[in-house]
Amino acid sequence: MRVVTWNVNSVRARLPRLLELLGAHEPDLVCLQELKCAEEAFPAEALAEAGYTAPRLCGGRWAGVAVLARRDAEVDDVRSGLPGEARPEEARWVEAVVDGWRVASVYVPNGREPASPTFADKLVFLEAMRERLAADDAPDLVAGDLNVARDDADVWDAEAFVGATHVTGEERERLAALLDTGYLDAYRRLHPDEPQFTWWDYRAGAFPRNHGMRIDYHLLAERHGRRLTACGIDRDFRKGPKPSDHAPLLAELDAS
DNA sequence: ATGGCCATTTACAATGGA
Repeated sequence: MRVVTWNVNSVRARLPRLLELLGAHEPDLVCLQELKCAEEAFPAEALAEAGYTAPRLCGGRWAGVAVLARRDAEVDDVRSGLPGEARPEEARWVEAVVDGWRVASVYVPNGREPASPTFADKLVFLEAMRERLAADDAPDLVAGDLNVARDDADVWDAEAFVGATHVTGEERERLAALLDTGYLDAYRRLHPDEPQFTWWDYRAGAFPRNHGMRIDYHLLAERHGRRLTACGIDRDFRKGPKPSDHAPLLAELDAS
């Protein structure tokens, strides 16, 4: 099984690149974040023509999340929203059972500045995620943009982030607490010493300089850990026409 | 050395992103 997570920064603006990704990688599941469109504007027909159904939660002009599944997959128990989150109208969590696998697509709030109210909402969101991941019916896989760099190795220059969000102890402690409920960080599990990023600012030539951060994750339930055979970032989708500022993160899972 | 972007909105400036 091939699973992708990708913050597309507008599913409509990124539709050509998304269709390119579906054709290039033929994934079984794609967790999307930052749809940035209203429900009526979601490109469901184009995705259906590409062979995918898309349980989703649209939030209007911001956020929005989806789980793309193959048209012939069995999709059950779609749940929108994360119990306990501060602002459910922001559309940051959707999960579904696809062929028996419970998968969640998540877009954690950015937080902007550590002293801001949105930062407090971000911490609440991460705490609510921990509750969800500790539940009896917790997802097999949680994939998305967590907006936290797990370690200093996950940013291009730790000194450049002093005082900034994404690297604070408060955020990292809560990310660690997610993993402690019984999940592994798929990329880091398979590549313990290889710095790689999933996001690069559009500005300042950040991508060619590789000034990035690793903030997108596949969190896989530990009980499935031995199925994980590959995990990598396709940087080609950060290049070319109209790229997202995030690159897709791919994982390969054996059937059993 | 510094700074450089992009997407959205009943748009033409402001907001959010990270």
